[in-house]
Amino acid sequence: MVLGNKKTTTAKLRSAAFKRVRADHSAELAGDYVEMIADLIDERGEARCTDIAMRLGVANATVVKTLKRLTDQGLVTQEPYRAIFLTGEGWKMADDSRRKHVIVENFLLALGVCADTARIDSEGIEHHVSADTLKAMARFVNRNSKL
Amino acid sequence: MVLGNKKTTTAKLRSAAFKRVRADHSAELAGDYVEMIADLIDERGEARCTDIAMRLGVANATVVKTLKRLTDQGLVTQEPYRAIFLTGEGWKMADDSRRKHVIVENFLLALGVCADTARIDSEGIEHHVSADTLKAMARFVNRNSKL
DNA sequence: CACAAAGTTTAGCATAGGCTAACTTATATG
DNA sequence: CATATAAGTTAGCCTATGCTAAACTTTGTG
Repeated sequence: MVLGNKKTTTAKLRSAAFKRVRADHSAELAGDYVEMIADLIDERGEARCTDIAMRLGVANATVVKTLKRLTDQGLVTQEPYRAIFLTGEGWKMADDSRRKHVIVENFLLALGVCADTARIDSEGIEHHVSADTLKAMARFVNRNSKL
Repeated sequence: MVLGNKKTTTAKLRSAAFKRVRADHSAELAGDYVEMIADLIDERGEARCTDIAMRLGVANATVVKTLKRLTDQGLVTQEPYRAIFLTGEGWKMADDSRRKHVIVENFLLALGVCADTARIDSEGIEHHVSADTLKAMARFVNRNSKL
């Protein structure tokens, strides 16, 4: 069954990419939330439900439900009718996310994409960029945008 | 309410990015499926459920269910217990998807990312790349990889 | 040609992530 | 300080995407 095994191996390699994409998607929302909460805290001292809902463009109830999941995951803390805070874990993820976001966005700008597009595309791309690719992007930014 | 309006406008601009990401996600699966079906037809003359399931790394039943949706959307045709085909619309989407995929993957390679990573990351990134960014990537590939 | 293996479909379940409508709590102002 | 408005919550609904287990077709082989 040599050919059979080869086929299986190829299939596994192939499917790995899709598995990664699906995993990225589950992590994605959490990343967006904590990043946004961190931004709101930095900008105005606290993060409220309504602000998150507005910025994400979803209904308030959706935010409430998602925050419950994030609380269960240990990323966020909150008390009823009060503002939202990040746990240590949450801050770590938020900082990671922001760092990545900045690199991707600057990279797109350095590549010659216009500011609006860079902002929009980076939002989608940032969650699918591996450490290697991120490094390559950072390298490119350093070489190409400081002249 | 000048300030109020400004705030609203900013929020709308901001939320637009997230709305695009959510829209991309719904389109994403369809793109992956038709692209894969097209590849299978080209490679071996027909696309079977099982092959799709293997390559995507999901269960057979999941593929069946998704194909039903794609059939409803007019991208795919199939008869019970038979191979799967693409409609004209389906081919169009598949070709678009493949074109995009190739550009993104070659772009990552040109950027200096290793082959495995390029293959994996391109799978996630391709669905979040706007026409503008794609153009910039193609430009970069043309300048940097043919020497 | 009968039957086993391989492939396909159905049924039923779970979770994530959206929504609206109705309700509760907090707050700001007359 | 009473109450209207703003903010947060709950309940209940929907769709998309996954899964497993069981049933059904097709096909290749003895």
